[in-house]
Amino acid sequence: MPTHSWSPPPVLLAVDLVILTLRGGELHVLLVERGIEPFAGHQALPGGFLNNASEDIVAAAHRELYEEAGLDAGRLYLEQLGAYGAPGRDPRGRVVSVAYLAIAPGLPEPEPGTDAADADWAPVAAVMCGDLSVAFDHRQIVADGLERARDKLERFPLATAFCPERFTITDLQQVYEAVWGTRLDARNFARKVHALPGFIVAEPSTRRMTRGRPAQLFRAGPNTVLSPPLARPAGSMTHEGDV
Amino acid sequence: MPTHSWSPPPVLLAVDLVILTLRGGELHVLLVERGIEPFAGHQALPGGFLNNASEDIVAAAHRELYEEAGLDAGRLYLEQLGAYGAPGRDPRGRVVSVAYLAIAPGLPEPEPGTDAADADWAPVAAVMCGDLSVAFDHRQIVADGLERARDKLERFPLATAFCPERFTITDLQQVYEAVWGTRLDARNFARKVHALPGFIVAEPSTRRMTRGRPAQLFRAGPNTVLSPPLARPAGSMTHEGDV
DNA sequence: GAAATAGTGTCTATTAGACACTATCTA
DNA sequence: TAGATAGTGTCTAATAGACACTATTTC
Repeated sequence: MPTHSWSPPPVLLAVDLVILTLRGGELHVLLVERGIEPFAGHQALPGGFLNNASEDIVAAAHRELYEEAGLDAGRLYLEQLGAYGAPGRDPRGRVVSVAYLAIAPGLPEPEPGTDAADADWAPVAAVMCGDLSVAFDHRQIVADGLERARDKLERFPLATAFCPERFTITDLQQVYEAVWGTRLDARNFARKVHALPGFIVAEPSTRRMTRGRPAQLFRAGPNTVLSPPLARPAGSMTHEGDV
Repeated sequence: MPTHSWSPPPVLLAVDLVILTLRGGELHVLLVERGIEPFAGHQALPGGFLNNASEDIVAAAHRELYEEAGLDAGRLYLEQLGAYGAPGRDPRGRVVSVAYLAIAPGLPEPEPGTDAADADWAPVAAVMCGDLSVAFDHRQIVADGLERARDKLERFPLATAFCPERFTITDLQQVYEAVWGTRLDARNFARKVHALPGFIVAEPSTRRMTRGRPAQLFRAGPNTVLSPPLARPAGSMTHEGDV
């Protein structure tokens, strides 16, 4: 029972970003090489402390997104994953980090000349299987971000956030295949995607490939929810709940 | 750009609990009457500050659950909803609250003699429509908790957490109807629930009603995921993502 | 015309939703 | 036996998944 003069313990608040993108048909996450202790020289998610006591948390996430990845919050999807604050997670003291999931269209390389000592895309699979180790509890955060992305892909037009402004049906299908780790039938996929009202809208233009028939271009439609959901095949299921 | 001697601003960390239960076929949330400023005398979610700098956040949630609602973490479902930390949300300073969703089986009354000046179940609908006002940003937190519960009900055996250890099919159906705010066909519901492997398992016993045929009792099965999901009718859809 | 990619149509098996009756108990 | 609740079966429409061909481009 707290005494009359008791006051709550202060903590330090940080943000961390799981920035997912698609490169060469494979899902990648942005990692930076830490310049300072702890874990100097190790790979970690981009992020950092709140700048000042009145900075909004999601604003801090946008700031770090820009500072460490050079990404502007234009067509970007950004959503809170949750708070990570286990007592021993940061040797500097009690640090609680609010993690955000960000989805970026396929980008050639992260911007140079930024805060981080080095920033590069890493295959999500390498982080998840442990081939690539990351600082703090960031592996868990990546796992949660991946799971969130997989879930939301079914019911929300999240997949278009992985694509450039104008994209083809095949581009979109590759997003689903990469995130879910499955193969989809192109005919059934196109049928369902076209049937979903407000998911994608056709552009007047087409995209020419080096070979083959040019593809119709689309852009993201106005709807914010996919109904009925695009069910993923019953293989790629996981669970993240705790009882 | 931070200077060399810059140090991050400290914040105060709190937990808040959205404790949902079912009373008389209606979804209720536990509210307490605040004993201290700010918002003294107003209704609010149970919660409070971290006890000390080394207390785990989810442990603090469990502690508050017990202190303010007398609920032990037995068959209880508890899951993090997210962090709420808008700069102006608490007049005492920069307070970041980590919200948790808890699901409790139908209970007669909250335990008396606890920390809160008064604790009582309030209909979720009254909070959501504004008939009952709550302190801080707690209305938003309740909304997010409700939405999370609605979503998870489809794919996870969450509904059993609303029920006592042994329950009937009708009990279970009423959970879905109350949380989704829809009516379901009892025949189709029973068929689907029975077909889902590991969702519910039959007990040898039955429950006698004051009138009518006794009902078969079940308990929660071993499975942690419902496949295929129990789709809710296409009416009760909402969106909580931000782009 | 050969190679590559885009785009579409059909058939079938499964599933979801509407629907009504029988069973078992109490008063 | 009347009232109340539990429990089940069938028909039909919609959906999902398997599957193959035509169309348009470059070289």
